[in-house]
Amino acid sequence: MNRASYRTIGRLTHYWRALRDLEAEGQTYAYSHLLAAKAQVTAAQVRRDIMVLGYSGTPARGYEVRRLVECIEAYVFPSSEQRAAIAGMGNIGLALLKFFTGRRPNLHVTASFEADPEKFDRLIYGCRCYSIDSAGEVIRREGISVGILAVPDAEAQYVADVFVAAGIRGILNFARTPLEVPAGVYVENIDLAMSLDRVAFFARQSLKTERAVLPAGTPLDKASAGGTPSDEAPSANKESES
Amino acid sequence: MNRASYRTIGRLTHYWRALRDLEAEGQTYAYSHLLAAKAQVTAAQVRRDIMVLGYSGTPARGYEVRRLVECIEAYVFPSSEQRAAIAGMGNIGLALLKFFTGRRPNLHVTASFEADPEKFDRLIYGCRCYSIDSAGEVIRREGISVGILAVPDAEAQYVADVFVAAGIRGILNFARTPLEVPAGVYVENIDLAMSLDRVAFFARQSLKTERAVLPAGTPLDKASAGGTPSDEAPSANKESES
DNA sequence: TTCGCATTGTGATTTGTTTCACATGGAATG
DNA sequence: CATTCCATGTGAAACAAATCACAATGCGAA
Ligand SMILES: NC(=O)c1ccc[n+]([C@@H]2O[C@H](COP(=O)([O-])OP(=O)(O)OC[C@H]3O[C@@H](n4cnc5c(N)ncnc54)[C@H](O)[C@@H]3O)[C@@H](O)[C@H]2O)c1
Ligand SMILES: NC(=O)c1ccc[n+]([C@@H]2O[C@H](COP(=O)([O-])OP(=O)(O)OC[C@H]3O[C@@H](n4cnc5c(N)ncnc54)[C@H](O)[C@@H]3O)[C@@H](O)[C@H]2O)c1
Repeated sequence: MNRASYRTIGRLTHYWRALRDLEAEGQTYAYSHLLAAKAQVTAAQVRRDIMVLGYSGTPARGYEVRRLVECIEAYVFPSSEQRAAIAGMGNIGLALLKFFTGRRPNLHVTASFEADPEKFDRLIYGCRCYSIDSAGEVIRREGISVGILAVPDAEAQYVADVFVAAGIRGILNFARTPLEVPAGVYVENIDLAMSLDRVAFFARQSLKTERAVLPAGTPLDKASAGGTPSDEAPSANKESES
Repeated sequence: MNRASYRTIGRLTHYWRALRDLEAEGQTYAYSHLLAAKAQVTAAQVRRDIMVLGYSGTPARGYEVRRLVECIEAYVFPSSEQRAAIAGMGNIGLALLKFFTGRRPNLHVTASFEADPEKFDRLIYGCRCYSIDSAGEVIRREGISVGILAVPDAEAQYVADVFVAAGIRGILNFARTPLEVPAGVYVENIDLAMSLDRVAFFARQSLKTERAVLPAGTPLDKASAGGTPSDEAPSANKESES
């Protein structure tokens, strides 16, 4: 039972969602196959990931849905109130706040920070907006451990420094600035411009190889394995190889 | 000069951004070291990535900034107009449309699709909003090859099917539904809820190990390598090992 | 009760990616 | 002109992650 990797943590949340659905349907047991299909990975991958939980299913029955849900929750979700803050109430900042509000039982966005005085002291989706200048104080007072960065690129490092100095240990960064943070602070970068570039790139490639390989407008056959769960190599799968 | 991997494409866009900055500063040459520092990767990684471009720098001078910029553009960016569409003009859909508009020379969001009749036929950020029912027709007519999915989870597969049937070959998917698409269609999933869970997880872990390892409120030292460029293992780096 | 079978858990293997390490070579210096 | 320095390009090694393959297991049918 060794430590879970970055990717395993991500997949566990996918299994969790699938299991919740199964539970809602009244299923009490599930095989690795089924979870694999729902999360678009292999069955072996599912079993490996579940190993880190220390929970075992039984052959012939598979995994007990309720128990597995509980194990994943105990492993990846906070067991007691954990707080987050968002800096930058612009386009994505607002969308994220709205989206994340009330989504996880023990994970709450309890503060937002702005540089624009227009927005100070207002309640946005039930969450108080403070001046970025008081961020250190608020973060410490409320015990916030997670920070979401939705400020302009040029401000990102500055706000990250404020966050880290105040005790934040995990940052979800939407700015396209690679952040410098002390060892031990976890940063996950989400670079949407890059993602779009990449999708456009592989879309072009797909068009190119299609034209090169197929005689005419051959219809694409529905071979489920085509997609590319974020974080993997593109489906360079040869198409309809018949 | 073998094919570029998913991750190489992503990093190339980072080098590109760094190079543009250098160019703006008047630099005409750059070493792999420098690019590595700016993109938070190793110098060897930079050289490896650049290999796929077929461009060579010179020892003692490094890479010619202008030429390298051009090579990256020629390799990863569209050489002629490429079009994209967004489905779902809700929270993120709107933020994305605004953000992506006019950002890349040859990549344009030229249409958006909605199910809500309130939004039909309006111009949003200069982009026409159509009924999802006419998506097939519009996509074919305009030659759109990239689709962005910002619709509710339950609608994602349906819209993806419409997209694919109309000829879209790359999808940026914000819904948390794993999509089934034919082989050859590239899908990049962005699961923000998962990312937040993960950041929260590693933030908790960081707090835990800190408490376990450090005697008291030892200050974190600014060791630049601490962060975690998305897509990698968390900085399980031992902290201040003195 | 026994057998057959489908499924789990995991060692071994493969696959893919990053890093190392060094031969190569251009530029500057004396 | 020779020598020194440093950075590049790349084969080889190291590493990480996913997959394979199979022994172990327990259920249900006979
Ligand atoms: N909107 C998108 O879809 C999108 C997509 C990809 C990346 N991004 C990135 O996200 C970041 C924000 O994007 P946006 O579109 O929401 O921008 P935006 O301009 O709409 O919002 C930025 C907000 O941050 C506030 N702000 C500025 N400096 C601040 C500071 N020091 N402290 C606190 N708040 C501060 C501004 O007042 C503004 O409200 C940018 O780095 C951008 O590159 C946005
Ligand atoms: N908002 C966020 O920050 C955020 C974060 C993570 C994930 N997501 C995901 O993104 C998706 C959309 O989120 P949102 O917050 O923008 O939701 P939203 O409800 O604000 O927007 C969805 C939009 O899609 C439209 N729509 C519904 N069915 C459609 C169809 N068949 N064709 C075209 N348009 C249709 C709706 O009219 C609505 O305008 C969801 O899957 C959500 O899980 C959103």
